[in-house]
Amino acid sequence: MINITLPDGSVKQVTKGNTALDIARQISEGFARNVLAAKVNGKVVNATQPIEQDAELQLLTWNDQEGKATLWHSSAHLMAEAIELLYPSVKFGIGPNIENGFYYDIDFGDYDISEKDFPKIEKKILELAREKQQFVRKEVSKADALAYFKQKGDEYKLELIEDLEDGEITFYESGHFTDLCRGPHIPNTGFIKAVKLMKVAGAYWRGDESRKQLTRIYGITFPKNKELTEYLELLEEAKKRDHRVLGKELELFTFSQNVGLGLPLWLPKGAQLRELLEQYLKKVQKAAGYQPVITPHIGNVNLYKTSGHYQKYGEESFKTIKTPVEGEEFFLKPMNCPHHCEIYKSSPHSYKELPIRYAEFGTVYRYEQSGELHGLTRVRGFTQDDAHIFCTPDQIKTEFNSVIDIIEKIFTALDFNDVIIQISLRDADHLEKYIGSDENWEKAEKAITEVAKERHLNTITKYGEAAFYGPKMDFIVRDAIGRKWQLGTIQVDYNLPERFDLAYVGADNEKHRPVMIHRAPFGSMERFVAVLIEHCAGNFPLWLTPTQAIILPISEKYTAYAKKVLNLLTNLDVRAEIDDRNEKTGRKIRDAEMKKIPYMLIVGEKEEDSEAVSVRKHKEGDTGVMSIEAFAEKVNNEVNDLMNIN
RNA sequence: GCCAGCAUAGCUCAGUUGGCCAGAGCAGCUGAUUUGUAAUCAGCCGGUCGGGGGUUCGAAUCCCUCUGCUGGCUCCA
Repeated sequence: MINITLPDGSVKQVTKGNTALDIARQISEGFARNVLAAKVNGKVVNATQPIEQDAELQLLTWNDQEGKATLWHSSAHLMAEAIELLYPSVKFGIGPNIENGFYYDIDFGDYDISEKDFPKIEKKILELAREKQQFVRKEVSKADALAYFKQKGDEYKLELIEDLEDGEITFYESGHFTDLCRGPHIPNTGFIKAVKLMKVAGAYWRGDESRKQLTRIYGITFPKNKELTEYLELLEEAKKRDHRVLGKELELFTFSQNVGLGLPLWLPKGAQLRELLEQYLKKVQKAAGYQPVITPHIGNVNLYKTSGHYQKYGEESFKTIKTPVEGEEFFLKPMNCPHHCEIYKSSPHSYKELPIRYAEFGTVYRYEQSGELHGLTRVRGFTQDDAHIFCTPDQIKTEFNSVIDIIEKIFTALDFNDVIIQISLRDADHLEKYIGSDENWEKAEKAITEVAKERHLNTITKYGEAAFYGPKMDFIVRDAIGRKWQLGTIQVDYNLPERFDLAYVGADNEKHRPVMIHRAPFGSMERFVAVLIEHCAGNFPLWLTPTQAIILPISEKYTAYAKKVLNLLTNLDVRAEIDDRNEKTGRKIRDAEMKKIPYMLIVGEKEEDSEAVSVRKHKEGDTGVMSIEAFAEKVNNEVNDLMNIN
């Protein structure tokens, strides 16, 4: 007998060699039917694997993320089996589970697979699922593994096996399909009850642009049909939040082929919203000791040769601008930092002045690959809420902390609570990608990790994600359909001060090198507004919404009074407009509701007589009559409450 | 840049196996109505069916090509 400790702390005595599934059956038959995998001593394994000694055991079902992951991983195998039966000449790359479902990278040879093939494949998958095929684990030697895929003619698997150690290679066999796989898997394919193939996409083999492109098929499966329906409904809902859809509906921004790809045009309402965000940040920054600076959109190409940006990105950027002077070239600025370095250099600095914080809403231009452009989140011309802090090495931590304060303040004010904080460090295997001395890199990386630790930030660390000049801390937020976008960023940089030969005179009367911190709490105004739109589904907080109130006169008889109300509200700092169309009140209300305007002010005979407005709140309805001044005060109080979050 | 799909009026979409002057709703304009908490009625305007080339007696529909958009891949200072 062995002792099995369950998550609730209870200990169960079972016969040695029992599987997790056996133990589940002892708890209840019904429960056992939902067990997809098991976690033994913290490691996810097959539920069918015998347990040979005392262990902690967690039975994983669809309610556990790891249970879902196991089902989806097995689903990738099942899809591969279905595809191999339908298209026998295919070769397989890799087929992992992902956040929502799974994919398999497949070489279809000459066959052009498209979404038209999906129904056929889905049908086959369900057919095979109903066979309740067992997933059988097999340990194989490297030689046997290579021999198997050699006779099968699958060069991708061969390449994967080459990188593996003999003795650690396992195959999984289910039905007619055998795959190189570490596992674990669900007990049998019968758990898969609903399947939806989502999309086909090209994907380079091993993520390498220079290698062959395979066809990636994304899919998702569920243990119940109802769950699939719910998932698809969720996706439909998310689509309505898409900032490209709302941006059009709410008249915030547009694009024009005549202007160019990835070059957004801000409409009056969008510009209004963006200006309010900028004003808010300017206020916060002023209080934090930032000084505004302004620099031009272009700079001499030599400036970017000094900074290193030209060598790194010049070839894949907008080409330089030539002038009538032979040999003179200008570069559209891709970054504001070189300009700010020159501002720093315009006068000598004492340690007493530091830190110096230059802030600028600087518009930059980057030639992003055409396939990468996406609404406002990935564009070719955008405005960074940029600032560069020049400080002594001793001041890094304090400054870094005060930047995090600003970012947290903004994210709180806008109710962004699902934020991933990522620390991006160098990739130790490719140090040639980075500029600057090892010593400086280590200092900078240490500063960031220490601050994160001291503040108890919930961070993830990614190696190889650093900028080429320094490590960074990024604040990442999800959009409506779960895609992740980097918003705020803080980067420590020892390199530009070196390249620009920046200096300050220390207390010892010697010259010292300052450290630079690049930081942008919003990241880019374009991307931030995009994510904001999706975050609040177009229902902007009162302090940001372009139109706070719309005045709806009952009939044309009351237009004069409506105008009077508008004047008063405007003078009292309320952003209002009038709907004086010759329409019925119900209609005007409906339109205002759809435009997501927070307050509707209905005015007719009653209101005109008493110098009042009837207040209807968006999504809530009639809230009663109040005087114009009282309404303005209410709005202003609400705005101040929202903006003064500490 | 690569793979796949899509492109019909300002917007959302119909348009059968190629076949009468290409349709609807919304928006816009004009008129009637003078409206009280989510759509008043009527009329009008609006499209070289993304651009170019081809097949055909005949193309929105089939083929080629370019451009743009969408979803991925790669990239993201």
